[in-house]
Amino acid sequence: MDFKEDFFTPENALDIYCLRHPEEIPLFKRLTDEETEMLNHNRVQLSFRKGEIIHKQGAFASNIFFVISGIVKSYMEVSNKNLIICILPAGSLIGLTSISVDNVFHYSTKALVDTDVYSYDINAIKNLMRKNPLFASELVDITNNKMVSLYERFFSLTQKQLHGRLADIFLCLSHKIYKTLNFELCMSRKDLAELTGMSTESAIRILKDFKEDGIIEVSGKNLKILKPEKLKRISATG
Amino acid sequence: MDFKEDFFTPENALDIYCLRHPEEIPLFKRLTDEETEMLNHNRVQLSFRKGEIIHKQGAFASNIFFVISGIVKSYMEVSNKNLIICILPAGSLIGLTSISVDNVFHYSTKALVDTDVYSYDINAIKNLMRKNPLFASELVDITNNKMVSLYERFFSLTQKQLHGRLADIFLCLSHKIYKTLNFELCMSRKDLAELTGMSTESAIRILKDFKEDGIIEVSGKNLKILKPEKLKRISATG
DNA sequence: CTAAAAAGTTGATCCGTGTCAGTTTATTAT
DNA sequence: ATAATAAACTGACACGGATCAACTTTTTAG
Repeated sequence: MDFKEDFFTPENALDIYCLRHPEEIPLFKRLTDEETEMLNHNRVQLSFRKGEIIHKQGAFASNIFFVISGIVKSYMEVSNKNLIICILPAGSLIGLTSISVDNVFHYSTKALVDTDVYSYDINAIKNLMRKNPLFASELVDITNNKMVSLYERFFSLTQKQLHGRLADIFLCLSHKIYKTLNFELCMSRKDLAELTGMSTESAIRILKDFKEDGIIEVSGKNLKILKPEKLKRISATG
Repeated sequence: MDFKEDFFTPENALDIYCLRHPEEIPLFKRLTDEETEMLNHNRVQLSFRKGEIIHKQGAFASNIFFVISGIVKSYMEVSNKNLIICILPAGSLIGLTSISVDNVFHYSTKALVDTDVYSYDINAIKNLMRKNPLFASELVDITNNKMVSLYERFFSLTQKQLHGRLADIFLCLSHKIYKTLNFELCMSRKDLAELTGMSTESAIRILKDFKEDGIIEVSGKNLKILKPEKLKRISATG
């Protein structure tokens, strides 16, 4: 992961309460006016409070969600062990894998902050995919990009030690979710642990290590990355 | 992972030297005769000996490969640490993620046995994707299926202990690659380790544990799963 | 406002795994 | 065939992290 330094400016800071419209993302731009109208007739808007579950793993997947505002986490739950698959900010789609495969959700999704979503009929999406090749191509692109990100996390979680993994997550949150070095963590220490495949206690201890080394500043949920280069070094050395 | 018992019959055994034709897989069935012809004009057949590299991570991805016969491994290599992403038998496509993203290969691929492939011009594939929605939809399906498999391995590698991980791999190889309980491993112990995110020594030790518990029978590369139910139990309990 | 529950924190302990070093067996090449 | 090289194996040891058990702080609910 290589980040451009100039990316970390307060001006770019993402307000998690900002609104995203489907028309902003390339996928929906590929639709004709007629198709857009059809799709909008097959959607409803839903609001979730922080902590509420948007959909459960194993449930019949009759909908695809678009995050209008807020942040959510997708996670797998198997016999009281949780693994967070990804953190999705406003503008993201949830449940795309269910378009193919067996029509069930392969993970649960929960709101990390108050979140608004559009819920689309999955069949409407499927029909568009089978008719509009540019729409389908965008779906391929979205999925492929997620795949590559997953490969990177896969490597991080299986090949790096705890410090490296947590460094990766802070860099990723800073870069891709908040777009600033100074942000309020939208998740608990337990979430941080489930995101990096470690115990909650370990996550807390490493957070403390980073703090004592002057790499970050933490108080409660507020987090400030003081030395991003050092975090990157830790990420690189594992 | 749940397997049908009747799947494990010698009659189903996959001959790794069997031939697969692009026309057999749903993706290429979606093409018109004209499109098929166009695509076939943009492919060449290549042969790789066991151990030879088909493409390197980081290289410019100008081709997508189709495995006609043989077995290959895709793996990430970062600072002398390797992680095998997947094992691909005949009938598989290699390099699909490079259609999107940055046009480079995100992993290397090497032949585990003598392998024949078709090499397609990536732009020919891209053009078809942007014109034929059914072709693009199949690409979405292929990628989504890979994603779900990756989620499962992700969970296995991050949440299970060594015995559970190796059990998963043996079940998977037996079920998805060889389609029999009695097969000749096409990979080294080191590969087995890189597939499960453990050290080679650990892989060897657990192989020995399984052997001593009468779960499998091993001599060299020959492997026979004697108690698949027990392997499944180990997989489930982690 | 207060009780209850959840989240956060810390230290002590223990076990799973990686590492290292050495030996044996199997492959490969000349 | 035989040497060279890689793969497979084994045991000893060390240490990274999980687990457990306490305790504190924050959040939630009545």
